[in-house]
Formats: sequence, structure tokens, C-alpha cells
Amino acid sequence: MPNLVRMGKRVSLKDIAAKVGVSTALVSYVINGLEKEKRVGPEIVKKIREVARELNYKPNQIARSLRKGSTNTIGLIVADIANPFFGQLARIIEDEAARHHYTVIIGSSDENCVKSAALIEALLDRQVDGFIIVPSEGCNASIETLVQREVPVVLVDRFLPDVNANYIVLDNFKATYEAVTHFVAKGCERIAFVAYQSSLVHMQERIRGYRQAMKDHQLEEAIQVKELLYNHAKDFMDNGVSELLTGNQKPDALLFATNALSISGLYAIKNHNIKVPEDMAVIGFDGNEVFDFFYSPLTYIEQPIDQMGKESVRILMEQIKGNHQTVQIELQHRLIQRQSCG
Amino acid sequence: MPNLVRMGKRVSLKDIAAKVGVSTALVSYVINGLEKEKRVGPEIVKKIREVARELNYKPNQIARSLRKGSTNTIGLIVADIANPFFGQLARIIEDEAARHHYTVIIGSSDENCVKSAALIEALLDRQVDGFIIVPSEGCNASIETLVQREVPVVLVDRFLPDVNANYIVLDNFKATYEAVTHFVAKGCERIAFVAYQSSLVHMQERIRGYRQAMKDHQLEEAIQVKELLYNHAKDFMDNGVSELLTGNQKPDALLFATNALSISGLYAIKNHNIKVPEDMAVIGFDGNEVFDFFYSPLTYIEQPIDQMGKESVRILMEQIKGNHQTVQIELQHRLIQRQSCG
DNA sequence: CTGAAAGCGCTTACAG
DNA sequence: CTGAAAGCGCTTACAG
Repeated sequence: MPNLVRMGKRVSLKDIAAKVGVSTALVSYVINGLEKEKRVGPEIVKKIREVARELNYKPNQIARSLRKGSTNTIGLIVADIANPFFGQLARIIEDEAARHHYTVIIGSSDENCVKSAALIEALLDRQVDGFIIVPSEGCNASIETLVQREVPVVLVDRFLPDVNANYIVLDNFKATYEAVTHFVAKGCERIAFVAYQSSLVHMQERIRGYRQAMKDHQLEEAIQVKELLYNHAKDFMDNGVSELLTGNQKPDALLFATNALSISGLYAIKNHNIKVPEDMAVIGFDGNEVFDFFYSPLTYIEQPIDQMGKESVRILMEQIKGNHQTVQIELQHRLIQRQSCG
Repeated sequence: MPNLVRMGKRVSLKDIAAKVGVSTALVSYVINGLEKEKRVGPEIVKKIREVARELNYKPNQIARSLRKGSTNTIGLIVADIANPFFGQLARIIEDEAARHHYTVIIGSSDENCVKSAALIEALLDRQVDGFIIVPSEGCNASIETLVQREVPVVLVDRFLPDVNANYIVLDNFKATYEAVTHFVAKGCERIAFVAYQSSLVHMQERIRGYRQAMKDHQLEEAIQVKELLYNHAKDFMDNGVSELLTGNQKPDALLFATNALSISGLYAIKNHNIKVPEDMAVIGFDGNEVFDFFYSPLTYIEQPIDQMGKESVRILMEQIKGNHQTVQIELQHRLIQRQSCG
């Protein structure tokens, strides 16, 4: 065991106990601030504190975790930590968890349910106390298992309709519904929607919101939904947009279903020299600095990401504490209006 | 799933041992694939495997860690996981660590050495096997302590000159030197540099590269370095750029020292309606989608972030294995030429 | 007030 | 070939 040789022996409770001449129990009480309720004598308390400081004692959390059966650790599974939306979310969750003295272990699933299941397994082996998960398509079984085992878990950004888990998501239907309404108010009629091909509810709801709004505004025949594959969104975006432009229903407005799609779409729009908003109005999803630098600053649907991150931790903490009431929250978007819709 | 154990009470080695009627030692050997070298009888091996599967046994990594004195966990400390540069780096490190069966715990220091030290403490308490750290200004003491305790650590993106730690960084001097040279080749003469006020070597080297290049091109009198405070970069950028523009040495070229500074700078340039590259040529640091959407796509200094991430893990793994040779690597940038320099 | 002792779930040196 | 036993570093119910 090269580690032990190299790092030397860390100071343990036993070392302090030996030096002071008491049992490890007393030391443990003092270290954990239980000297009052365990009625440890004041001189002994003082002596233990002194020696602990002198030896620079740090509790071994692994040992404590094993004994207590909890690790003060939560597992966070996102689609991709390199994606700024999830990076921001992770940062908020990290800070909020730290306030509760919890550490976060992050894993990226790449929207792949096999990876996602493997991450859940690995984190479970590491005895995390709970999970915050952005669920991928088809991962119902692994989440269901967590719920049935009563492992605290909260889904974020999306949920799974046939799994009765806690979640906090956007009211996605309303978000796209209002985006379409905004287009209509600006005089657009042939409004197309670029989404991912996915059975996940958040995507289905965004599509449904779009469709319903089109219907309600008597634009049913103008409905056009492009559903792209996750891994090929960049490749297909160009073709997808080309098709839209050369089809017999050339749209006068384009709505994107996610942040990444918005950005890929803007590249395509730039490549095709489309004039925004003259040729086409555009609404993006989630804020992004890119939207500010696009020549026609983008109107977009803003998610309350801060609230989403903080609440997800708060809900998880409640569950870990033993509150078993299922919490399911829908948050409202804000439509940030700028120049891309005229 | 017939064996879903509700709430706690995971299956342990002991349960399997009891059911098979052997000692936990044998079970441990079989689970860890040591049945050959420990010469466990073949029928027993079979039986143990069967029961383990039947009970859906998963080893408790916390117990294993306590016993083995290692956790197969590494601590990663970056400035801010929400910053896309560090998000990408974290993702690369996560994937590379997973290949070595290591889990990564990420913490954000906000360039604050107190936070950084607290994170190091917390991760040490959790018994991480090693660290990958983007060091903040003034955190020499805590890193030095790690090195002296022979805790495996590799610094990334920056290093600390008075601490003899492993590191992998960019050849920052050359990066800014060549950026200046590129400006000169494009006919610029009054080249200003926007940096952070920081004693960290990576920043000092970027400044030194800029200064040296200016000297070598007989532009010493045109040297102008704006050093902004980390937490106020956005606030001051506007003023900083204003000053540059209204000063008696109005620059014809602007070089940015980091990705975040580049983006803040582009906002200022946009607000001031500066024509790039006509009024002013611009070179940014690190790639970013924003650079593509700036009306004059930005020429920039590209860091080999993929290599930086992968190598940092590789070096750390070597150190954890017991290799004590200090590894210090400088990588080379690439200058990606586009339209912002004419 | 205080301490001896059990035990969390593993691994492994050691004895037979 | 196989198993009993010690021990990693803690916490805590329990007895005095």
C-alpha cells in the first residue's frame, strides 16, 4: 500500500485519546460538540481540544460515513457538464449543497440511458445519500428502481410521467405556447419549430405547446416541426434549415426547443445569410451570450435556472431528512424580448 | 426485481457468506476475482457467484475505501464550473478518470484562495487519492502543504513558481508573443493588452510575452496594459475600454488575456460601436461560440484543452501509483486566424 | 460524569 | 485449499 507509506499516518481519534489518556468515546463527543449533553468534565474537554489542535486532527469522513450509514454526498447526473446550461445548474447546486454541508459528485450521461444507469450504480456503490438527475430517454427503469428502494431522488429539467418521483421542471407547454403567441403578435404566420426527436416529456410538452398555440391562432396548416437526433443535431441542422427554406411553406419565424439547438440553428441561419427578423423572426431557448452577439440580438425563453437548482437541493434535503411526500413543481418562464422578432 | 431491499439494509458479504455457509473471506476473494490465486474450490466459487447475483450484491465502496486506505476518487478544483472553459476541462477529466475507474469530485474556488483551501480540506477529509487543481492567487501555502505531505497533485492551466508541484500549462509567453507578432504583420502598431491584475504566473507570462514582443518589434512606447480586478472585470471593462479609446494613445489593436475577458471586452466594443477590424483589430483567448457570432469573427489563441485534461489525469494516475518524479509540461497554442485582424 | 465494547462492511496476513 | 480474526477510524447504546 504505497499510499500509506507515502502519506504517513493521519492522526486518528485513538491518537488523541492515547495522548490525553481517555477513551476514544470522549474524544468523539468533544470533536462533535456533544460535551455538554454527554457531560464531559471541562478540564478534559479543554485538554482534548488542545491536543486535537496540536496534532492537527481531521476526522476521517470515510470512517464516519461507514459508521453512520450516510455520506453527506449527493450524486448529480446531467446530460453534459460541458454544456453551459448544465454547468450553470451544477454550480448552483454545488453552492446550495455546500450550504447544507453536502458534497456533489457530478456525472455526464450524454443523454444515454446506459451511461446514466452505470453512473447511478457507481454512485450508489459510493453510498451517496441522494440524487439529482436530469433523466435521459429510456432510463425509466433505473429511476423507478431508485424510487422503489426509497433512495431520495429529484428529477430536474425533465420528468418521467410513469415514474412517481419528485421533480422540478419548467412549464414547457406554456413556454412554447407563449413564444408562438409572441410571433403571432409580431405578424408571423408560418412559424416552424426545431426540436429533438425524443419521447421525453419536456420535449413533448414543448412540441405540444407549439402545436396548440398554432391551432388556437388558426395556423394549424402552417405547423412544421423538425425533430433532430441528439447526436447529429449539428450535422442535420444545416440540412434541416435548408429544407425549411426551400420547402413550399417557407417559414417567416423559427422557434428552437433548447439552448444547444438555438445555437446550432444560429450557425445555420448565419451560413444561409438569412435576414433576422426581416426574412425570419427567431426565438431561442435559455439565455446565452451568443444570443447577445448574434447580429440581431435574440428574443428568448428564459428558464429560472437559479430557482431550479436551489429548489432541487432543498427538496432533496427534505427527502433525505425523511420527508416522503412527493414534490412536483412546475416553474414559469420569462420571455425576454429583443430584436429578433422585429 | 424480487430482491429489492427496502430502505437501507443493503446486502453485505456476510449475508452471502451465511447463505453459502463459508467465511466472508472466501466471498471477498471470489467477488474480487482472486479465487485462482487463493485456490478456492470451483464448486464454492460457483455457489458464491450464484448467491451474489441472486441477492444482487453490490460492494460497499465506503467500507472498501476505509479498509484499503484509498477511495478511487480525485478532487478537481477549478475557478468556476459554470465557466465553459472549466466545464469543458472538467468533462474531459471526468471521462478520462472514468477510464481509470476513478470518480471526480468538482469544486469551484471563484479564484478565492480561502475557498480553495476550504475545498482542499473538505476533499482531504473525504480521503481523495489525489488532486487536479487550477490554483488561485495566494494559495501557495495550501498546495505546498499537499506537496509536502506527498499527496498526489497536479496543477493545470497555471502553476506556482515557488511550489515544486507537477503541472501542465500553456506556454503562455509564446501565446501572447505570437499574437502581438500577428498584429504587427497585419500592420498594427498601437497594440493594447487587457489582462487581470494577478501575480499568478500564467497571467504574468501572458503580460511578459506581450511586452517582449512589443519591444522586439520596436513598439515599446506603445505598450499599454490594462489590468482589471477579477470580480469587477465586467464593471470595469467598459471604463477600461473607454479610457483606451479616449486616451492619447488610441490603440489600433486589442489583445485579451482570457476567455472571460475577451467576452466582456466584446460587449464593450459592441457598446462603443467600434469597427473591427477597421478601427481596431482584436485577438481573443480560447475558443468560444461567441467569437463566431461577433460580427467580425474573432481571431483567437486556442489552448489544447483536450490534451491538457487528459494529460493531467495521466500524470495524476502515475503519481498515485507511486511515481514520484515531478512532471512539468508546457503545451503550445494555435493561433486561429479569422476576420478580426483584417 | 466516564469508558469499555460493539459494530459499520470490507480486506488480508496468518494459521491450520 | 479454507477460515478465524484483526483492523481500517469512526459513533453510540449501554453499563458503571
